[in-house]
Amino acid sequence: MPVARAESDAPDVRTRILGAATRLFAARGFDATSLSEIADAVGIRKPSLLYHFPSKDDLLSGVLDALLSHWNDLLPRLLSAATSGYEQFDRVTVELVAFFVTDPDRARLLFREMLDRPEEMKARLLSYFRPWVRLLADSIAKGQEQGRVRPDVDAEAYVLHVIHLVVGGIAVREVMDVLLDGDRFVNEMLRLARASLFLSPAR
Amino acid sequence: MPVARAESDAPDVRTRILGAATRLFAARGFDATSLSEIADAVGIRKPSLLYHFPSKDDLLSGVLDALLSHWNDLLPRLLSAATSGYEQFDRVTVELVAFFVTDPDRARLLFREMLDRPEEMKARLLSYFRPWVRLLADSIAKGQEQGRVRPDVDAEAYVLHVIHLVVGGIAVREVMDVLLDGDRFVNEMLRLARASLFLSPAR
DNA sequence: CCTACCGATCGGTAGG
DNA sequence: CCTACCGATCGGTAGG
Repeated sequence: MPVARAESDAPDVRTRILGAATRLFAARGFDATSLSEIADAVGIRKPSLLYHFPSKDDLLSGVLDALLSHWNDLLPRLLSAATSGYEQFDRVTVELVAFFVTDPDRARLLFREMLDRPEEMKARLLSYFRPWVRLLADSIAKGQEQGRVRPDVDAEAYVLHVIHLVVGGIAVREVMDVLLDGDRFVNEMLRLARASLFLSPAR
Repeated sequence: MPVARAESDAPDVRTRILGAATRLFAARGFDATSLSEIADAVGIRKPSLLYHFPSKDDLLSGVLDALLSHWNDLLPRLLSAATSGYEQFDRVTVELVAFFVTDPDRARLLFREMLDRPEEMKARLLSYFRPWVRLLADSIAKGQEQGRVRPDVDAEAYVLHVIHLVVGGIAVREVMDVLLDGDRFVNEMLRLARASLFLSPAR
């Protein structure tokens, strides 16, 4: 007996619009992308798109909400799963890299938003990301007390740099990779984050 | 007796156009900036602007050429001035930071180009920057032989990361600084570059 | 979800 | 360096 279902089930039109918009906004930028292009990618007409998202700005909000809500789910699970203090941070870094390597469009879109709408991103950073930055900075400070993290690390500034290292790095990876083969760029990114955080094991 | 002068002397119109275009392209992006806005900023009309730069694309080329030719002058002098091997690289990093901190618009513009026209930037990286990246990577390798640079550094990948760390970092500095006071972001940027390159002094 | 259409703005040209 | 103007394309609406 088939389960009852109201109206939608397959890859929802609204979801397909968000996907196409994410891809095109990331590649060309918000202003350089027309609603017709997005509609074409989905296989509908522009006025149909505007039925689902009343304006281009509403569409951008939808795209950004989808991106950030993913982190809203992932981050708390990550932080509670990691038990020890300073290792917490390394796990988050690895997961951050994995998240954006899987879908570089997200990195490019986030970076574009920082450039295009700095005031909105500042507000988001203050209200949404600040608690997480504080939490991660605290776990780094704990590592410093235990003598396993370099004492000269500015914990909060370091966290912001790692976010930039990963988001910005993945955003421009394709360009940088013309001079490098394989995963050298991503591997060096992780080495850089770790080497500048932890004290050398011996020497 | 006043010196003879042909036609221009004061802040040249062409130069003022390039300045206004740099500022606006950096802040809003190429597509989101209209020729009228640039002309207004200079105090002339759009067709007059198009007399100096026949098309919007020509204007962008002019802006990028001016930016890169500045480096064309600065970099060789820097490299020949620095005598010792691995310290060369640290000097270039400090100078790179100074260059972009003075004028963050250049950083934002360069980063936007990497996002908007990746193929063109790849070509530029291959033909123009590759020799410098090689040279810097060699001086890092020399430091590794002398035992003063960490042996696990991937020299070429590291150089590209430092370029990104500085260019991208300065580009988003304004946003990141809402959570930090003073020069903490820039200071931590330099610490990160150094700590991930050099071996710890003692321990 | 569509066709048909709107005013505004874009990059660029004519002509002086 | 200007006024006047061009065709194309934009985001968005009317109406079904």
